[in-house]
Amino acid sequence: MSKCEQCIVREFSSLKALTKEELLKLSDCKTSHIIKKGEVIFEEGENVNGIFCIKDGICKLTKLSANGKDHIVKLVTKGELLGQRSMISDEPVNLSAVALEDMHVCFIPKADVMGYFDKNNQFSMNVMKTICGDLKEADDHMVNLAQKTVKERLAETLLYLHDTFGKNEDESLKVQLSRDELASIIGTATESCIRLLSDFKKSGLIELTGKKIVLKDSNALKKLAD
Amino acid sequence: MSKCEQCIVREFSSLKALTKEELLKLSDCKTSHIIKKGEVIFEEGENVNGIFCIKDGICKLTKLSANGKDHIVKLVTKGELLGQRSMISDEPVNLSAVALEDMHVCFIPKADVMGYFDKNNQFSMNVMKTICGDLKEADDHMVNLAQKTVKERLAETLLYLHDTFGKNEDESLKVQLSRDELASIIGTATESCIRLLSDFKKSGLIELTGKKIVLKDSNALKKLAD
DNA sequence: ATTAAAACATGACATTTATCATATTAAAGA
DNA sequence: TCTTTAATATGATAAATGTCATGTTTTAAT
Repeated sequence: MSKCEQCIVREFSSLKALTKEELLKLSDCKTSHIIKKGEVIFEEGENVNGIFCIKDGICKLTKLSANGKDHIVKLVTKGELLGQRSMISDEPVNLSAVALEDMHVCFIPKADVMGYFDKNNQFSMNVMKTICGDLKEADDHMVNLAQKTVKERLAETLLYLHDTFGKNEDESLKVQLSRDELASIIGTATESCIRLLSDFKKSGLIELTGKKIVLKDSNALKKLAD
Repeated sequence: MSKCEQCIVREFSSLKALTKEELLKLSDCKTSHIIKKGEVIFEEGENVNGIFCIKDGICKLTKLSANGKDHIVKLVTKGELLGQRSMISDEPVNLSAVALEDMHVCFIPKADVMGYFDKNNQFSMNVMKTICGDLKEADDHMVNLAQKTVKERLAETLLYLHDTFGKNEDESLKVQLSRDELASIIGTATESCIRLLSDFKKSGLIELTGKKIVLKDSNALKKLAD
């Protein structure tokens, strides 16, 4: 079992507040898991009873809408925690988590997390601040969905993916999403998404090579995104 | 100065966790305010440095979008607290709060709230659960905005207003919103909102008398809302 | 390597929604 | 009360977006 006190990603999550002793204890109660691309970490409605710490990889958090289509609420990557909201609310998770690439995650049982939560004030404060950040982000997202056009949302999302997850050596976006997934982030039909990507390509804003997307003119995209 | 320990709405907020002594101390540090309909409680970007406890009335939380239109993110009513997220994040508020009717609110300075927050575990847990609830609600809202039609969202919103804020003796919805405000909850143009309301009226789903809205066929509305 | 399935792409068209113009009504001030 | 302004309403039209059909390309499985 790998040791939490030596784990680099710990530094990027709320867990950074834990003491040496707490980290040692954490190493014993956590379980380590390899998740393959496309596999489900947990599903909407499930009782997770703990949180996941992402050591490596990216996953999407989705919610099934009334019309049967999945909507991608958020992308989460290494260093972040999953399932905090549901743990605190003491409710089933309201979102599903699915790996977008191979992942390495650690599961920490609820009882243990709640122990640190009660005893380590800085830790609970960190968790709370993260959730508050998520809420603010959700508010922003909501307003965008309500007020911006699909084109604006696509431009904004491409920039977001670039700025948040970076690019490969060939300049293409690191997160590789299917057109369908991209559409379900911006909240539109897959065909509309594909069409707009083609338009962006024709206008020289982006370059498309299979699933790979390269941003050629970020400034123009920024203007489009408003 | 009225006494917090005798305030009924306290029972409905996170403050219910406070002890008798804490409530006595609270009475001394809080300030009481009457806010007239249409007045601003705080504005996006402001440093509020405390939280508001709503003793009476309803207000809207809005966010200005890039195109200059306000979007109503949430309605908040008596018994609820305002400004928790910003207090915990230690950031300016990301939403504006405007009274939809005459209100009575109490302001509690940040330093005092944080005092209870640190010492009273149940209180901080309550606040956290509220924020988690808001986040879950925001996720739901997001998916609705992304996937449902304007008609579905209008039907859903009318039902929400009915179920959450109730009705007057004449059966009309208690919260009286302008067409413009209703439109900025569901995320559409004012004209579209007005048109759909007229349609609903013609179909016998609702009754319109000036600003007053009466739900005549909730079941049909539920079907429409999906 | 071949085949089947899934993802991507694009045209044609229908539907939804926004915008602009213009009445009408209601509310607020002088 | 009168007058002015804001809110509501509706038509006409344009623009945005969704849906269906169909073909192509890519991916995955045998």
